[in-house]
Amino acid sequence: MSLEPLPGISTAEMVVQRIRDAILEGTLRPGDRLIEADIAAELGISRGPVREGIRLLAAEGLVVLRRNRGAIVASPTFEDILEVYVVRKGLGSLALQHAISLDVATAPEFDDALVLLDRLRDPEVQADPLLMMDADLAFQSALFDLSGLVRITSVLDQTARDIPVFVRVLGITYDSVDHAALIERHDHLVEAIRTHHRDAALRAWDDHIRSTVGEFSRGYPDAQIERIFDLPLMHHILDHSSHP
Amino acid sequence: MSLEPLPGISTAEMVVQRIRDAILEGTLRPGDRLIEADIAAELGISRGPVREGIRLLAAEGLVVLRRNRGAIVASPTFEDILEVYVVRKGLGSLALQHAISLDVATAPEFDDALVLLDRLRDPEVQADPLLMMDADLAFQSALFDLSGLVRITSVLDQTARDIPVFVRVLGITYDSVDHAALIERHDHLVEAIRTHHRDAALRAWDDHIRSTVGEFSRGYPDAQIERIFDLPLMHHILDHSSHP
DNA sequence: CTTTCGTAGATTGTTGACAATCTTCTAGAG
DNA sequence: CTCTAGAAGATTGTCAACAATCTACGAAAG
Repeated sequence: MSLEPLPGISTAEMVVQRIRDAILEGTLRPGDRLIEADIAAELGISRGPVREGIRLLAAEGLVVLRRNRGAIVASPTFEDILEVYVVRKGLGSLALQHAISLDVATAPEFDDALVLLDRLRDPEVQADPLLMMDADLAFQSALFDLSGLVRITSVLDQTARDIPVFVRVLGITYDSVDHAALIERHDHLVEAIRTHHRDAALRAWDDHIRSTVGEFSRGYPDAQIERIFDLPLMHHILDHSSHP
Repeated sequence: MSLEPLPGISTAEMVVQRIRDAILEGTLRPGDRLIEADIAAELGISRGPVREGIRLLAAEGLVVLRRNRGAIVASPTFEDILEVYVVRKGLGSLALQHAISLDVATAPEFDDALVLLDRLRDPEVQADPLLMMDADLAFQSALFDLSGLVRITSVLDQTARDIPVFVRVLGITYDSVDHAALIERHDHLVEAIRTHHRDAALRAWDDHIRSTVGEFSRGYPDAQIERIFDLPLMHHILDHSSHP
């Protein structure tokens, strides 16, 4: 008999959650100062755990520390979120390749990923863009975990935590997301992993990144995107049927 | 007139350095417990900064934290160091690509990298394997910085800090390193960046990773390396003249 | 009017003490 | 003899107070 490892959130992690939520909610905005004493008083705890939580947020890149001058909420730019996707594209490819080279379709963790994928089909989830994004990222994270590459998955998970905040701060909207196409791409990816088709999996992953970046990049200059991303025709490959 | 940003090491960072040095020196060995009060007493400071330093080391992966049970020095495996090189191969490729797509050969930072490369030619540096490794990693870091991709370079820098410790802990020796060949590969890389030859740069980087991993992998089973790294014939491509 | 200097207030960095949790050792039951 | 229960010690988690540093404001000099 084996049970779950009993999560139990540390006080510092509670601070992280509260501050992250405050940023997501709009209560805290880029450039706002995070004053340890004030936050401690608000949460009814002492400065120690608050300080620790702020350091954790700094490691995540969500806040910026300045020696002896406190922390401020980071001001991510559009280039920052593009860089996050560059990282996910690169490290995600590596993780998927390694997952495929292992015999991973028979592992119980593979089924966990499938369950998470099914969440994307839930109409209730599809109705809320934030829920949809969380479910999507959770599914991807489960796939990456299959690789067993802990350093790579930890970097990927960090980017996954950043994305909702960046989206909120930059005012990105996902109005026109095609849920059916998203799920179809993920089905392709799952099938490619199951059948050990490495090239097909990498193509499916590439498709996903391209269409995601293409989705929220509407209105931003193509030239800037291509310089960071060097994927030609970012916007115009949303129908993933053609591969030049 | 502009001066350096005045480094000034924080107390927590001093703790990080001291513990890292202790691991490098062999005073601290994998599995050893890090007791906050003891370390604080030894350094003549209080537990606060020590605690903060230990958390920083945990974020780096050098120590493992267990809730309410303190921290122990991590026990990296051979697969861990291979994973580090997988990350460096992947993210390094991305950084170099982006550096080339910018017009980076004219930037003053490019000359800084060249100065660091010259350090590898110093006989005094070549005499000490540890100095050689540090100089090599510093040069690579300077190249990555040219990309301007801060998230990617920060992950790469983290792996660079891990490598000397892993090498020490795993008892890896670099006895038979061919310094001339190493420098020649780096010269190729620099020249490819200068002349905007993207494919040549990526090939030079791939060469470097292959021969480095091949170097310290002697004696380890090829099968395991290939599973993680899926680079065929890892050991046998040390003469980088042939490209299949 | 602009700039420099100095002081008061605010905020972080550090410390030692207390509370909560874990580990170890011993005594006793089975 | 083995296993369990409990107490003592060790260690981490948290707290409030103090010291060091920075920021902002205003006065004085140019």
